Amino acid sequence: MKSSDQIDKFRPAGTDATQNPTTVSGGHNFSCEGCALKNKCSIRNITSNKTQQFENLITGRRRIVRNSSAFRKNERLDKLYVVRSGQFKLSAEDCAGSQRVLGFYLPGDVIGLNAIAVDGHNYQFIALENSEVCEMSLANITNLMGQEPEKQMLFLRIMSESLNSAFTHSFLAAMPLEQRFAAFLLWIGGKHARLGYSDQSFRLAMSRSDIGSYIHTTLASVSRLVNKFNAKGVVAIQGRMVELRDRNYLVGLACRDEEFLPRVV
Amino acid sequence: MKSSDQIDKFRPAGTDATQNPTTVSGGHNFSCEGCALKNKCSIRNITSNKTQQFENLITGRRRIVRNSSAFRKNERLDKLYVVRSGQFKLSAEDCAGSQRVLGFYLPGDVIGLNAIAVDGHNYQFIALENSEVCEMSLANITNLMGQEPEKQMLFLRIMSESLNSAFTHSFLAAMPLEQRFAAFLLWIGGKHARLGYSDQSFRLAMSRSDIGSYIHTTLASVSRLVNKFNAKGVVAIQGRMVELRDRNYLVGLACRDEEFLPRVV
DNA sequence: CGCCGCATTGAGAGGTTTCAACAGACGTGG
DNA sequence: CCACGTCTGTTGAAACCTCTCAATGCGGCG
Repeated sequence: MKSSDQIDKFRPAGTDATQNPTTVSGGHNFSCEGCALKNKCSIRNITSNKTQQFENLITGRRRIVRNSSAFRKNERLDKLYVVRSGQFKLSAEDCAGSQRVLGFYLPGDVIGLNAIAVDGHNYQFIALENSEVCEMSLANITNLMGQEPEKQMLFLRIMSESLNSAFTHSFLAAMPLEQRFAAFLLWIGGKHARLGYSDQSFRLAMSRSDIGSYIHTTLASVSRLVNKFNAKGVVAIQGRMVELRDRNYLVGLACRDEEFLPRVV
Repeated sequence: MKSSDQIDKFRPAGTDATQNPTTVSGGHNFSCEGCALKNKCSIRNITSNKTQQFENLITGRRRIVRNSSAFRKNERLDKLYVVRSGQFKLSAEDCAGSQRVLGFYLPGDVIGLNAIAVDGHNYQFIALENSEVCEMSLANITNLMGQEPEKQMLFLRIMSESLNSAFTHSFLAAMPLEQRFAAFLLWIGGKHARLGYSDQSFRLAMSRSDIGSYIHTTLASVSRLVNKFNAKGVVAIQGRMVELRDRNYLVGLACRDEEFLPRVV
């Protein structure tokens, strides 16, 4: 039903999707040691330890096909996911029935933290392309935290970082449209850089509509922004392919002195 | 230097500000048992326990005078505060040097969670009136979590709730201005209700300018919104005194079916 | 009394949204 | 293989909303 020829662009380099096809929970070979994301994953410091004891923090892997949701609506969470390949958007339904995008999640990002507390939420993590996640049981995490106190702070930091990300998104909301778009481009570029890819040239996994929703504007306005930035020569965007040509200009626009604007995690 | 005739409106009923003036850390009489907020405080489930052992989770109290900040800028946090009386705004400086309000915190709310993760943030929690906070050391919290595993989830839930609050704020950003203001009024009303006060009639601790910043608009626009809502008769707002006359209308405006809009914590 | 911070109000300018038509890519099915 | 529908993205023009700038009012405090 859904197209699935989408390339797993973010599959950790060195692994082969077709070679190790599914492994949907069951086996215990979910070692983080062999993972190409090892040094880029947000839970790297939690799973890496001398005693192999908690290597099984990752209890399985799941494939999430494009356009489907990682969790069910209103699901009280007993597990978290770490994005292994692909990308996700966090979206929530408003009263009019349309979806609002609250965030994008790339490989190494934890998804599901917000669902720990919620009774009757309507958030959804939707795969923007065919994706894969590593599954962590929340019970395992709390066990680990109990037994290795130094891991507690690591996990709290991850949650706190999520909080800061959300604040940053709120913060962007008050800026003029151009600045929001520039900030978005820089943010996603930064994400790519941290994953070891070029931050100058990359492919967007999300639609114009998703971008518009995320930066609080409309599909049409995003299209016009792309035009404007292309015309200025500061970017070269064709369809979903992005090239950032004048990073300094964008930084100036977004006011991201790295000092003033809350850090975009 | 600062005016201080502001009434401690939110001082827990039954306690007397003048009678027990400062107690700025030192003593150990910070029992939550006697606190009038006991059943309304977000950390109630964490401090309440059979063994008195962790009664000293609260290590002190601090007075924060109006317009001053609870934490220093860029301060890496080794402690958290719970608002005991008064109100705070969370604000961050943008590139132009002006402050953007990201949230308001009332008695029972935890402040400082975002600072756990941050190196070089520029968030500030500023007291909107003379306020008092209970101080918790982060080390004590992690100790507690290590020794009483069931407390772990409680704390994670508090953090997760903060995350959801931030998402909700982002979510509001995409709504039309009137809806954002209606949502703000309902939210602050709900806060009052949960503290045992009327959600129909209350006094705002924040300025028009702060409200404007929070709902991503200007002081002038807030003033016009107040006018419009007053004219419709759905509210009666004079200065900082608020009376919500037609809650259903506001709910309809904000689309808060309590089902669709992410819960406003 | 006068200053200062906060709030109200007005009118014009400007930016965004809306609505709509159109174009291109893609997959399906004939 | 081509036609078609759908999804996505582009573009235009008009309407609307919100901001900006500025003048004015109000109240507390020195």
